Amino acid sequence: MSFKRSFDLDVLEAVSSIPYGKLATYGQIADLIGAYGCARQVGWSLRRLPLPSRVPWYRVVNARGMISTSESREGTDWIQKELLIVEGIPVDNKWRVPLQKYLWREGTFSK
DNA sequence: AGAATGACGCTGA
DNA sequence: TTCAGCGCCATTC
Repeated sequence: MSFKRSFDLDVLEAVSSIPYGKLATYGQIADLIGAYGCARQVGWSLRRLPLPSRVPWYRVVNARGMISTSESREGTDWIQKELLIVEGIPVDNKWRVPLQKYLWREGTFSK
């Protein structure tokens, strides 16, 4: 099974670490699991993620602070938008979110 | 093994 | 600030 891949597990673990009401980018997650430059692979792991999931995958957006819409998602992008709004994060009509305002700071101390 | 794909990122125009 | 192009790297055919 694909889930046996440690990479997927690391991604899910990192994503699960995102606090409520915060956002993270694919590149940030990749870097967090020690796979800098593998932002696309993070997207793959989330893409194959089954919907009834306890993982807050919807808190992950691209570096542009925009929800990555795609044909392959069959509307999951819309679900992501709804979930973000529920957490208090406004989503623009162009699928953009105030990333710099809600960006998750791993260190938290604004370093 | 080689080529194509993709829920990305960064630089330049 | 928005748009287009090139680079990364694991997965899939």
